[in-house]
Amino acid sequence: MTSHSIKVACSNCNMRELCMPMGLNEQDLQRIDDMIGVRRKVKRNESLFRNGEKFNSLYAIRTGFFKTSVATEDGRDQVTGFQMAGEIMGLDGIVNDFHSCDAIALEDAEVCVMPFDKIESLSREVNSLQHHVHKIMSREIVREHGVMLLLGSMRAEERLAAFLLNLVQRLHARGFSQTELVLRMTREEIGSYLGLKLETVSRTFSKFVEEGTVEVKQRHVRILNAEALQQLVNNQVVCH
Amino acid sequence: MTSHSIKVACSNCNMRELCMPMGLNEQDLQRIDDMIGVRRKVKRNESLFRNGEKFNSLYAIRTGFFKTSVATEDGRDQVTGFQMAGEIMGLDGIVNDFHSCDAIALEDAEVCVMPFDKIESLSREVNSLQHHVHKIMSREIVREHGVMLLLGSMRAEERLAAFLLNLVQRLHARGFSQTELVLRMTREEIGSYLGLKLETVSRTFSKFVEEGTVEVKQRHVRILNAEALQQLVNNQVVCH
DNA sequence: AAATGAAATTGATGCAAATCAAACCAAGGC
DNA sequence: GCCTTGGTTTGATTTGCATCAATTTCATTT
Repeated sequence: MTSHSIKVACSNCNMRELCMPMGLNEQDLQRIDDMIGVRRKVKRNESLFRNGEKFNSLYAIRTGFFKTSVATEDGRDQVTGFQMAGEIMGLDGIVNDFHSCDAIALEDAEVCVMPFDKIESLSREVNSLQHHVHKIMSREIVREHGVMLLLGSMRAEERLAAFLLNLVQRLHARGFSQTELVLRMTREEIGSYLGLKLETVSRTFSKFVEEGTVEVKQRHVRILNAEALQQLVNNQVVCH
Repeated sequence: MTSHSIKVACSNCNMRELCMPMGLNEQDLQRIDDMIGVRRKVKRNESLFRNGEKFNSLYAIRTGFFKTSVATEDGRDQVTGFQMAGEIMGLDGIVNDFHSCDAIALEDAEVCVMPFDKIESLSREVNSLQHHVHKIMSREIVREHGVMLLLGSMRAEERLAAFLLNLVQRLHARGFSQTELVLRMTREEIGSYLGLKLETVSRTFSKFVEEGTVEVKQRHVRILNAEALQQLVNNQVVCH
């Protein structure tokens, strides 16, 4: 074990508490290191995979930020999610052996490539990995339920508030500030995710600023009153 | 093997081509019979499981029709899907060991109860079952992508058209008519699923009737021009 | 057959977000 | 320095759907 052998290894990845090896013990962790094929770098605006491409692997984000989106034949598209370090992408490809959405890097990124056949064979032997994979997929299903609730029954303000709170909460879990964040996506991409037009997103930001709920300077956002955002999401009247 | 032993058995279930045993060979099929714990009957308007209840099992629908829905603290709720014979419910419960949505029978129903720990242990031994479980979860993720696209970027007419085509296609796969269907849910439930108010759903039905696209008599719907519905979904101009 | 109630339809009006349009801003490139 | 470009903000107007409200239809019960 020489120093140059710092190869791909979950054991010394700083995302190990949030990513694939979450909750695995020492020896199981060794084994999933073997599962990681290679790392792959993806430049900003380039795709990790695209709709229609053959499915082979799941991807764990090491660094960087992604969006996933689906499209109709007639060119409309819908951002289905934003993914950050430690999160898993590619689950959509399992059903039909082809990806059914695009995954685009919103900033230079690096992912761990995990060939799915290896995941399956290994999770037959490592119970905790098997259950973890199931949990990851279930979590994605539950997350999407939340998005459906948002898209189906919330007003613009509520949607944006929910979006900001969700982002900042996930960033906080990764050691970032609870109140400050830099948006990696454009107003248009936020709008697509939230079922709004970019102008509406911009106006809603401005409204939050007027009310003193947040500070916005381009893509830099500082949350001044998380409470107020939370009350918006819960549809409660804010008294001031 | 006496005649009275026609117990719970996938081998002689007429949903076996669409349900859990799909694609399994003879001997593997025997094994998943053991996995099915019991059957359970659920009366119309009663719940199979509810938000907050302990998660133990997945459920395969034998007969009947369900809706699943999520709710916010403030009482708004969103129908996340309608499920029919051969489809699997309960995947939401895996992440947190508690269900995060309600599953309500829209007509008297019967489900096969599949304890999840048994599914996991068996799918460690039966590769095809393991992969099938993964596909079922992935399919649900992809389905929800479609709903997000619908909720995020389609107009009322397009949503209802997509909804009808999806329903009739799934019914057709189960041997029912391609053109005729009986809605098991109210206008309000359709509206909740599609992010519309019940009045809008009703008006949109009426519009389709005016245009001669469908025939509607309460919950009985006959599709007269599936092509037109498809063109609506694809946002193409219909020439007549 | 009449009475009741849940669900569905239809009409009139209001409003939140989309659309159209213009101006503005920051970051690079020449 | 100026110009270009992609992204953002703001204003004026339109529109699709929600809301409010009144009937109508159908299924059940009495």
